[in-house]
Amino acid sequence: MASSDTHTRPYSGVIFRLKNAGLRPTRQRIALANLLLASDNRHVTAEALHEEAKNAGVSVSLATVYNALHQFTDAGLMREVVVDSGRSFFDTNTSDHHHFFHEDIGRLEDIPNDQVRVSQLPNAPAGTTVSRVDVIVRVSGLAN
Amino acid sequence: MASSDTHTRPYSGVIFRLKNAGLRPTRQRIALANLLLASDNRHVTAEALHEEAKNAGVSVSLATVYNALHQFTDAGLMREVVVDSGRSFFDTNTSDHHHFFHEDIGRLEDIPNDQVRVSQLPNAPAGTTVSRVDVIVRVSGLAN
DNA sequence: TTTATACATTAGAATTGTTCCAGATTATTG
DNA sequence: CAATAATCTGGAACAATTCTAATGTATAAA
Repeated sequence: MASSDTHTRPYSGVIFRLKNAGLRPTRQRIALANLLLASDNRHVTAEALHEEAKNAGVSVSLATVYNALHQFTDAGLMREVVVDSGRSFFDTNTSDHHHFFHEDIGRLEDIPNDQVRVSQLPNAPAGTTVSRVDVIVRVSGLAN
Repeated sequence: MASSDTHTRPYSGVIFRLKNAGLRPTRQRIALANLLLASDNRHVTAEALHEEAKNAGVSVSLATVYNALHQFTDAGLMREVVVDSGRSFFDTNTSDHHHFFHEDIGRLEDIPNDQVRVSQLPNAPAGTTVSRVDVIVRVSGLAN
């Protein structure tokens, strides 16, 4: 998959997805989308993605990384997960699923869809509707 | 000051709890504990508690509020809940339970214990143990 | 194509929530 | 009370994020 498409129509999928989301396919957005949206399994912070882009030889400002992450999220291409005060993770998996959070290394990991079952939920408080249910399983290394 | 209780034994329960937790019952800790630990249903941010103390006529620095919240949490008198990037909530309910988070007003609310059932959980990743499972039901007002 | 324009990007400043610090204060113990 | 160890304090420092105003770029229209 990944590698065989890459030379034929390297950016076309991403360009299409961006346009489709109403986002101009700029150099920066294309590069970031290529880093991110190839996998549906990535969990990045803005700082980390900025670093990654730099290492990949792509010059993007941090502000643009933030903008892009929010735009991708608003467009439904990613979602934001908050587990740790003081920073946000952005997850390329937009399907219904939950997370492990490794407290000691600050890493987020998907829990396979069928491995969590929430069999009872409360009614939403009067006047509200549920926008999402997050289950976060916090784990830490044995050797602590 | 806080008028009529002040001479009977207004603070004794709190003083006992603080001592018990290995914390000196200072004026500041006693005041904060009285604001917080009377109810097992409070969800405060440091800033909000600081404000509340000020309004109650108690002079405490913000740094002390942070210190106290962390000390109370470490001592098991409260727990910290992260739902919103950029700030932490501290919850006076230390029993096993979950939360509603009202996204539009930034308020946290306990979900009664028996109203959430997580009937299946994954195994913790190799080399780790589960330290906590958080279920956060994010809700927002209908009128948005 | 060129051009006009609306949209994007940028670097750095500003903001926010939190932690750190060094000096002043206070609870405790003898 | 005095000694001491813990605590408190205001402000500086910090990290993550957002804002801003100047500059650059994709796009649609001519």
